[in-house]
Amino acid sequence: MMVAKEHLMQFGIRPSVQRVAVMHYLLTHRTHPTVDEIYTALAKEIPTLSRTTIYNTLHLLCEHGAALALCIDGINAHFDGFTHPHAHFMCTCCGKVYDVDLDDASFVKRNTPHNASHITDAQLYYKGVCVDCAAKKSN
Amino acid sequence: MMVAKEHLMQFGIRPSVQRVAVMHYLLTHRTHPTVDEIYTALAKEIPTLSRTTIYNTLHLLCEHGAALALCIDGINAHFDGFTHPHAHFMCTCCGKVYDVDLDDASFVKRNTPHNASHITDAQLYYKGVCVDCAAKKSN
DNA sequence: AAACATTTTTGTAATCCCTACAACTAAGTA
DNA sequence: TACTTAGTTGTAGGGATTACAAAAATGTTT
Repeated sequence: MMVAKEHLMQFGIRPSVQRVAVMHYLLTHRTHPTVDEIYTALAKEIPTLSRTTIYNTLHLLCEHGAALALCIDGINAHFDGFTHPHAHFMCTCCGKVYDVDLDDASFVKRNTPHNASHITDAQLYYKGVCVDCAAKKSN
Repeated sequence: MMVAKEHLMQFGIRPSVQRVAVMHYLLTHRTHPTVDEIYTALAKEIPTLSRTTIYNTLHLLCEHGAALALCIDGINAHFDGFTHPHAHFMCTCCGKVYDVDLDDASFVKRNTPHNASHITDAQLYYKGVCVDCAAKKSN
């Protein structure tokens, strides 16, 4: 929890109990959780917790660069506490979102659109079927 | 319209009046329209048109590879009738979606996730402010 | 052509994610 | 303590999308 608190302060975010809990969850669960998954998990620790707080907090984290919002499917947003350059792969079968390392991190920056005044976000998304789901299907 | 019909048939899609109209709209409007934009435009030609048909048709086009669904924001899907490899840039100010050419089209394929059995889609999205909006703001 | 089967379209109802907003609570300041 | 600001909570509402069943159109067989 200490790490999460310091993490927030480094990004200029005042560490309330709820914010620390959300940040801590993101740092200890690299599963790219949805709002609901975070809410369900944290509601056990903080019984008075509201879904709106999760939404508010995640917006705040994204604004300050402490988290990343992934719009990989049109269903619901996924969030990532790790903001170093990397891509994501979503299995359309089980819904899991995996990290994808890039062999050339400069590629995304290099191809920045010419008609952009400034870029706030760049994301590379893959969709398909993961090996786990493919194995289950062939059984 | 002839082009759109043949285009559909090449992808194994039976060319109904509505499907041809949607495909034709995508091929003649490179604006990455939303369902609502397509519906509003085509309802003038086809007064009995239903929004559901637009949804159904776009799903069908995407399944057969005749169109691309862009989930660049969480608000609503945008569609692209041009399926050659390219990225997209959305201006968070005016909402327009622009095409972005890539200097190395092999990059995306090369970085395909290791734990993927097979990939059905790969998209690179940029978000920011376009030069038009930046110019308006500075006035 | 007629009868039948299949495909496609249509419209309504319902679902679900997310946001708006106002009241409540907690924290910081003088 | 009194006051001000910041943060949280819950409900209500908006808006994109889907489910579903009826209607219409198309294709097929006799």
